[in-house]
Amino acid sequence: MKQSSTRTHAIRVAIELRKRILSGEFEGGARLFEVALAESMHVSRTPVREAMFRLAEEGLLVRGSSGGFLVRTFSLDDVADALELRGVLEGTAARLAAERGVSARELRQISATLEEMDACFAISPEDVDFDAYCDLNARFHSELAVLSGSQVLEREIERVTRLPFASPSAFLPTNADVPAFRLSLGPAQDQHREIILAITEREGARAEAIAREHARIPRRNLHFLLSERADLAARTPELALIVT
Amino acid sequence: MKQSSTRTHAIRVAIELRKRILSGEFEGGARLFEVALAESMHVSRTPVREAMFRLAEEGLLVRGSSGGFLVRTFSLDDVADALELRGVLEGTAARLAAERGVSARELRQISATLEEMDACFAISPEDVDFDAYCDLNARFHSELAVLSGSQVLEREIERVTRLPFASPSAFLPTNADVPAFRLSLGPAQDQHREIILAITEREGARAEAIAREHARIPRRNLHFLLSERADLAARTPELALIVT
DNA sequence: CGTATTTCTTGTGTATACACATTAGCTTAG
DNA sequence: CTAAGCTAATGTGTATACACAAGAAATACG
Repeated sequence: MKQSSTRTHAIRVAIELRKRILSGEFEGGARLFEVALAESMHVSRTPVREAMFRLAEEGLLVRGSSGGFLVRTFSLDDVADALELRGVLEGTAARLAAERGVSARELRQISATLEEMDACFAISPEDVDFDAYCDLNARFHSELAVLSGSQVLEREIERVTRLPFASPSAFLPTNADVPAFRLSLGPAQDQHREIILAITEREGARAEAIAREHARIPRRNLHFLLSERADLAARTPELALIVT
Repeated sequence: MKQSSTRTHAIRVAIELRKRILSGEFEGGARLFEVALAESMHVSRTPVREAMFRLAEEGLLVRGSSGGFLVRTFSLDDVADALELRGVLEGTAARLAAERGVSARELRQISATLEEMDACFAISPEDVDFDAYCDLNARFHSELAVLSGSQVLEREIERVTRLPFASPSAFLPTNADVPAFRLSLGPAQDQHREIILAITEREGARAEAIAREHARIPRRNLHFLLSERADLAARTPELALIVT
């Protein structure tokens, strides 16, 4: 058995299966059959099984009542709650960072990230490099979690963030064709800066409040998508596994 | 193969292994060998493997760099952070409950739990039924999570709470021989009542603040244990897997 | 015709054998 | 004597066969 590009079959199957689930290939609540998946991926049941355990750990699958795994169903309320949760956790990270203090080196690093983000739409206000911005945005939020100084918190933030619709870059337009979205980037970046400023000044409560509020932006974008641009909503990948 | 008292071998092994880990049988960071465990539990490697996946999901094990699982190490800071995290999450649950409103039935149910808790030390101020109180305390906190109306949040609270040192009843004395601990029960129950009152009055900020503060009690008890009663700390089961 | 029981199918749970990677210990060369 | 490379042992990754349980379909009986 050749092991192309990844260490184990189980990891490769997990990646492939995750992609398939997130693409909405399976109905919410659908049961995943080990044999069928094993055949379609040309491996035995063993690595498929392991992959399913991993995805259950990620929260994409749930255990069925009589064994086996089901695709987890998410409602729109779940999406909103997951974003609320991320806001609360990142708010806590920001507060702890402010209360406990951060090293000059950490501060320099996250500030550098901020400047790189600025560069993404500094060239031309009309033509923003969204892909780069999304990557940097993810990096910023990850670095913020580290600033908390709490590995427990860092771990939980990483967990919540792994759900695609709760990630920091959720409901940002990869295709920049919605002006209303583009406008939200400016205030978002402003909040990023103010969070770091508040942390620097040891203003825990303010840092927490801004980080919480910051996580409301994707919620607003989601709401806009649903109420005004149902056409786009249908093609938004984050919504593929949402059952209304 | 007989399946005594549980559905599958994997579940039984997971339970047994969890017990062993929590008892401190393994060093923190120790690698768990599938073959050895399989032999000691008289099953094959397969269910042992599955059990380890489950415990990794619970956060008791972590994957080693070159495959296999290690016992997760927790520092005292991790304990404090996990308790802080529970406070934040339960605070959010309380706030959401207040903001979104709760049904009369839910309110009656959790109030009934509160009264049952009162009964535990109402008989005699000196002789408290700790076991019953711990059970009811767990029930109260679980019901509070439900009040939030958010399954996502409920799930995460359940997750954090599964770590023994972050559970609602962590660092409560099972043997009631520490007067300082006994004294903390009164204020704790007071906070329980005020949280529910604040939720009833739709005072989200207050409900959140009290729930957060409430989670500082076990932290205080832990600190007391470590600084004043090192003798007891050595025999506290929650601390068995803490590496200083 | 409806219901209950039985059988058969299907899918997971478990054991086991084998392949491979990793590591530790040993040997050999510098 | 040290370092590098080889070899053997150990442990995980994977495939596969079999056992068993749950559910579906079919048949028999009321």
